Amino acid sequence: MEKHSKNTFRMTPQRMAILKYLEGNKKHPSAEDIYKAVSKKFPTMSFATVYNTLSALKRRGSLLELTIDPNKKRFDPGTSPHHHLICINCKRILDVQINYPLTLSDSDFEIIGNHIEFYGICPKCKGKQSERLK
Amino acid sequence: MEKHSKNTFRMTPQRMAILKYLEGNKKHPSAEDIYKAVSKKFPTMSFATVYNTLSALKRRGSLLELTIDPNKKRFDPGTSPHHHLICINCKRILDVQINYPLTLSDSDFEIIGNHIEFYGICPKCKGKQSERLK
DNA sequence: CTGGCTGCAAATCTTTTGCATCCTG
DNA sequence: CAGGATGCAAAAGATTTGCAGCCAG
Repeated sequence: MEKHSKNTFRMTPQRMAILKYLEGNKKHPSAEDIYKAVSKKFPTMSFATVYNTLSALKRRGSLLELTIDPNKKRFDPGTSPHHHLICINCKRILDVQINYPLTLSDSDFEIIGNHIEFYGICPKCKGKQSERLK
Repeated sequence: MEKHSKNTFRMTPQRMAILKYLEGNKKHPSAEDIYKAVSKKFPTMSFATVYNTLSALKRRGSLLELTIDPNKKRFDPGTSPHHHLICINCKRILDVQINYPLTLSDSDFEIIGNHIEFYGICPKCKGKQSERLK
């Protein structure tokens, strides 16, 4: 099940490009977003490399895998703990840097963390409410 | 993009079996869980029927699609709004019926709702901490 | 040099879709 | 009896994996 035993992170040109794309990126991109963006500089870039790099970054804790989008995973290079605000129409995801003191006492669980998802409609989608199917 | 125009829900033996399986179910089953369980009574049951029924239930608002599990969608027949507590090891999901008054004022978004995910390690997994890879 | 990384393709897994047939309302 | 539902198979997406060759440390 686990494949990588070492925690070494070998730097390559491809990885540098991926890191550069992710640095300060607030768009919560999907693997495909990353692939497309980095492919411009590396036309031979493969998905395997993207996924490989992403899982290495996850393992190092420098990347968060978001399960907010039902259709695909999104990635968040944000380091500090924060929450998210999601537009249910266009799937845009914004960071919420507010700290909420949430407790959950009556539980045998060993609580490690929490994550709040706020759902709503973003300003841009509020206008064109017409196409609100799905 | 939208396929079903009517909101009619036609009852069939298969759907009755699915509804019976979901009623009061606190396991947050995946489509495959449902398929397997209901297949016992309907050996010819197909995934198409499961997904069809699930999306019809979603459309009616009597079912929630959880995006908590990175690997697949989970479904929650719970009606009242609640939050979730997830074991990061075995993926077990428990309901959290506590009400947290969360506000998010400074936003142009039209907030519709929120959902809190608590992460932790469940009692059963706390013992066998050995296999804590991934 | 060595073991991790890359690229490509094939494989997996989940979910969706097309279609002929069936059956609920 | 019309239109939604079923079952089967194929398709579509996203992610993973196998493998030979490459290259960073």
